[in-house]
Amino acid sequence: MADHNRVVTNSMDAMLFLTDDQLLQGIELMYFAYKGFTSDPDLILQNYSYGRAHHRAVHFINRRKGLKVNDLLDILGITKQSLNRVLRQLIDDGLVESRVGRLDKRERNLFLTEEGKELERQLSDAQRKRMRAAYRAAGSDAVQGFRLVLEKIMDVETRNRITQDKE
Amino acid sequence: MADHNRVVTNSMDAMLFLTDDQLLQGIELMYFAYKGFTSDPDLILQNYSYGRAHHRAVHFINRRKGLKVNDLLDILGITKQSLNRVLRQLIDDGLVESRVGRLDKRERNLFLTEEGKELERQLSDAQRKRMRAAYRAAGSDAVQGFRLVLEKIMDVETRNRITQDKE
DNA sequence: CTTATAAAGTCAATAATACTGACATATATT
DNA sequence: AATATATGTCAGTATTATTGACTTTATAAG
Repeated sequence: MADHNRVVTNSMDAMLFLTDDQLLQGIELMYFAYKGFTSDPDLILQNYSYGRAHHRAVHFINRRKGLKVNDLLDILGITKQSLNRVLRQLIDDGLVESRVGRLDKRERNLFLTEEGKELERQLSDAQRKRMRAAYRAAGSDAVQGFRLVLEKIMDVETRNRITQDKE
Repeated sequence: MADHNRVVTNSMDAMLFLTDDQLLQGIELMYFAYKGFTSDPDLILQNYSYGRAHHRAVHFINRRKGLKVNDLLDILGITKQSLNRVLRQLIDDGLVESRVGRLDKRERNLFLTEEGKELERQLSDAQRKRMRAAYRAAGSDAVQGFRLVLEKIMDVETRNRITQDKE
């Protein structure tokens, strides 16, 4: 009795999951999952008087050790001025080290100090714990689907930038 | 040569996807996907001088028509004062109607006006379009996994609150 | 060598979203 | 009548972001 609400397609497969309501449910799931996803780090960051911006900086400096300031700006998609405050704090607090580039001395390569690594570890431990539990509960097939859909949701440019780094 | 980096478990299944690196990749995927996920609505909201807070309010008022202010506060997990500014604007701008409760006159039931529905439609059309494309590209098995993992990532209380509403 | 470009950093002003604390109003409950 | 609940509001503050203007240092181009 809700046939008028369904999307008409040639594919039976598509009909199974392309109703507007199921799409809206997926949208809400993203919202609530992302909220849970950030909640554990947020608690830890409070102890340092840091915010999510610091978390993101620390995360990507750890993942791409020695990356340039411009690289980090590209990844985060924020302005130089926005990053500056956060990066300044992290450097002043001794969590991040900014080394003059070897080849091009205008560039600055960013690294975590031991103290920075310790914060990174705390944050990613909490986040990994949640992810691990979710992965375990959902099973490996589900995880594959999870990853695939997330990749497709991203902007194409973002996906290209991320996946090219894996090769 | 990276055996020391693997989690030791009894289950072969678990070993396939519980390495720290794969977990970190999942974390990054969440970050980038969420960014893409919010980018289309963000553009539309600029035309209204609204932000994500307005989007969320409009979304949930549409999804749970007639919900009380307190319900919305619970769902969003923000303070009354934070919501007030956003809700005030939406009501003053004629996108949301606040009706005095029938049974309990202290309560206010929230509804979208025609204008509010129009904004909601614009926002969710954009977001659904992206989700639909991702779902199509990933396939229905992947979508099932996607949804399952997201549910497991959420806080348990959130999951209970959301899933109970479906019954 | 001089000029132009590039990478990084900084200062100032502004905006959106959140917070805490205090308090007001109307309605319900005890 | 006293208390509790639902909503709304005022004031002050914090975080993260923005735009615009400008400086310093270093490399590249003429």
